[in-house]
Amino acid sequence: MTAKQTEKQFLKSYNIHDFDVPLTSVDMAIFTLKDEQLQVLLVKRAQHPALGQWALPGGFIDFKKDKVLADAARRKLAEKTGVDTPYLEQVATFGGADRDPRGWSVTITYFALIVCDEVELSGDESSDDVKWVPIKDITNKLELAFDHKQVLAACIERLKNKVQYTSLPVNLLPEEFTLTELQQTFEIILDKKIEKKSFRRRIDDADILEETGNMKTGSNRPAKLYRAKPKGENFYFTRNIEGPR
Amino acid sequence: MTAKQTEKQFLKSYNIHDFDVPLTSVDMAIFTLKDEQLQVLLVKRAQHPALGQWALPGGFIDFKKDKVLADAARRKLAEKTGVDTPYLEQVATFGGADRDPRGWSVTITYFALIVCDEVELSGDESSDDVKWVPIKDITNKLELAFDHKQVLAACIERLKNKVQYTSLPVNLLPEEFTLTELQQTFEIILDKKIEKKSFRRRIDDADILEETGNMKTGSNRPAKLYRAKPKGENFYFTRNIEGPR
DNA sequence: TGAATTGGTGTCTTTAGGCCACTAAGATGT
DNA sequence: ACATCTTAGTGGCCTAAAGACACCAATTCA
Repeated sequence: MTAKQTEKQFLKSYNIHDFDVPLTSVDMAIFTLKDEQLQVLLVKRAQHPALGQWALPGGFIDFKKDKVLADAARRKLAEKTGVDTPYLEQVATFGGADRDPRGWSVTITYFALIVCDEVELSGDESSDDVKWVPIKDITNKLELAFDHKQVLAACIERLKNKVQYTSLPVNLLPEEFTLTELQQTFEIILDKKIEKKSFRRRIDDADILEETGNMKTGSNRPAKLYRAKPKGENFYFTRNIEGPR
Repeated sequence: MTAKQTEKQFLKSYNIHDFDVPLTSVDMAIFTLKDEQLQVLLVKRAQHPALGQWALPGGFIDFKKDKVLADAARRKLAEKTGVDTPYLEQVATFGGADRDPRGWSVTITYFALIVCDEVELSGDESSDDVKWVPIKDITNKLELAFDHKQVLAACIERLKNKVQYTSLPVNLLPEEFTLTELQQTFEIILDKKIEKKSFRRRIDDADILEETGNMKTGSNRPAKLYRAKPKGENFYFTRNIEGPR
């Protein structure tokens, strides 16, 4: 019995392959703003199972390269997009006996927000194609591998919810941006109009941006350019954004 | 190469033990209200590793009994407490190379809210002791196995956050309760006083409770007893509870 | 029977967001 | 050159929901 062993003896004789273990992977919804739409990156599976089907990018934990879970997510993100400092957030973990034909499986799901023009898409051995899909096109028609539609739905829901009471959309914009651009980003994600004055007052009171001193010109009156204040962290409002009554 | 196989052939030759797989478990913070305090259930580990140390209850997925992840959490909860209809919510998944001496490991963490007097504590083979600990006593002095202190901290943080904008505390009370009892539950979790009228207005506007018709007597003026309205789901306020200014 | 205690309400203030009209400054067309 | 259009940005009033606090109501207990 275990009670008589020391921990050292126990560990010496321990072999994980003596046990039932679920297949464990990390998948992610990588969001970006492109053509004035919120889009998500999908990859075409280059391997069994679900070969040839579109899926969320993801893969297995690399015991050598990944020290913690988020490392695996960041590694996958960098492999697919070349981006290495995204906003990254764990959304949920899905697991079950039937979601993957290989057996009991678990997927830890993250979402990332990245700036579109920092991306260099790269197919690699594990996927022979990669594409951006507007989330408006994630409908019943579109099929995804495994339970990825449900997984993606959870990511989209989390993003939309959080945009109601945080400053998350800042992470979808380049270093410098105008308040109108920021407002449009909120509007695109929430899929509703926001009143200009209310929006600007809200952002102003939060004190999360600073003027860069530069102006964006070209469209009639020039607009002040802002950047996120260095402290950086995501701001939490105490009240949800409401939109028109 | 995989590309030439059918999926059927691939699955036939697939053996998960040919791969690096992390140790995957489900752990949970089981919260209850006891002696006017928020308390969490800890178990003393009866097996290696970390034998004899206090830890969050948890265990491995049982491929036979568990169809999906939450089943494993519910099963563990029932084993320890006998409670089978808790409020259950997934909090986060922690994974890393160093958190368990057996190797790369992953734990999917849930928290549960249960009513204290529905509990029948039961030690079983995997733990020779079980106890309730007030979360105020979860300090630097207290040691927990693995990274469970961090895990528990995440659960407590999630609970506290969510209580600011939901009706979660209803799940810590028995079927019938007074508004004062509900308010006290909020106050205990948030660790601050709430103004009575504001609180009652908020609950009333949310329209989530109904009078049972019974009264609670014994302490001076009798108080109306309420129950959660049948639709049940957790209510989301659009604004955080604020407490004294 | 009256003070103490706990349940429950009326109503004023404060806060943050909605609404909408207005000014500011550059682009465009004749 | 100058009127008009468009987008940037602000002033100011209104409203919803929460805080503050005084007050009334119903019971226990001395």
